[in-house]
Amino acid sequence: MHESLEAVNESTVAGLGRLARFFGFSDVMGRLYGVLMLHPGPLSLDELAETLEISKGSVSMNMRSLERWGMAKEVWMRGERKKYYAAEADLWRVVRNVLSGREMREVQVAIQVLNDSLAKLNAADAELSDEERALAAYYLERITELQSLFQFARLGLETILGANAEFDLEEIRKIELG
Amino acid sequence: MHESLEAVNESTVAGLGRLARFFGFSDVMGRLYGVLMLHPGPLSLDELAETLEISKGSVSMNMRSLERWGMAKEVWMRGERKKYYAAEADLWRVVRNVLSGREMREVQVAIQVLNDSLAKLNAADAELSDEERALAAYYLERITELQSLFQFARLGLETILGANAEFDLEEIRKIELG
DNA sequence: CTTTGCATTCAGAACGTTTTGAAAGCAAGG
DNA sequence: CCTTGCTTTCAAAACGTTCTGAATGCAAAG
Repeated sequence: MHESLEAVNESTVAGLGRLARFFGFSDVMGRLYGVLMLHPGPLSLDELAETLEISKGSVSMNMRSLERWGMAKEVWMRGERKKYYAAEADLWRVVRNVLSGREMREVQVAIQVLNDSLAKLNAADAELSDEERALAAYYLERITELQSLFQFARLGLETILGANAEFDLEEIRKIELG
Repeated sequence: MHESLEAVNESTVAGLGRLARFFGFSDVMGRLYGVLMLHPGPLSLDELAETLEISKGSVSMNMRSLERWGMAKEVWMRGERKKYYAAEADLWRVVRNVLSGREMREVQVAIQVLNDSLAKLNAADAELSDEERALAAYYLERITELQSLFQFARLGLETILGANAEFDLEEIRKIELG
């Protein structure tokens, strides 16, 4: 195997590990995805463990996570008793899976909690002393600002995730290069 | 202090801690920001330590981080020897600080690394066997896809961070409610 | 120049997370 | 229904991160 191919493979795998970490996944998940992504045809758990020099146990668990996140798929090889995996090739789908399954959920929860807080403050108004009422007004202001931020985030996520928003990555690349 | 005010304060502070964690900061940073944000007027390190029931050492270090990220500012109180802090009130600025200082950097580095990889593959082409050349072509395809994704991310970040893009959070809130 | 009151630093402790490898589980083939 | 070969699970260990509190640093006041 040519040295440059190995170098490129290694830096890409390492980079995806770093990226995974950055997004709150485990390093290993990213590296596994990287190895699969740069391999034409599926790989068995053993091969993955050997390539990354980690235990089979770790590969098994992390591949499960990758599968749950829709980043890898099991591939049935007839005549083989081993389990084979392939990377989900559609990067755009991978991103959507993560954004809709995690970031979106987080944002929704936050908005809900803030709404509850605002309701609670309004409900308590009658029972408050003057001093407390002033503080309540202050809280209301700040929490409303927070809410606006999350609603902005939701708007952004919805735009990216929206059924209509079928971005064409190839087009973007051309625009940026031009 | 009315029970509802305390409840709202607590859940907001906890929520910001959670959010900080989600974004790769320490839990304590988020909670400190929360306490400051919901307090009219600045707080001393001692007060912060007491409120969150953590050591002064931890407060000192985490407040430094908050300051570096432009999430809190030191406030000089004349006649006082203590250090006082206030939360950066402009949430939009906080978001921009984080996105431009961290996410943007990460994206830039990724694009750079991928570019290097593409260049390396092209440079090696002449030295490759037929089999290696086929693999190189495969790598090229995949890495180009990755690059498109990062370029899309950069486009999004630039839009949000761009000098022109002066979003008005209050407007967004109204749109969402309407 | 000394005292005083705070902030900062940092080594060690506590804590949480990830990895490993051995044992258990499971399914295909004989 | 047993054997075989692979996957999965899980407890213990390794590792990394964060927190604490005592020691140190620093600057203002006397």
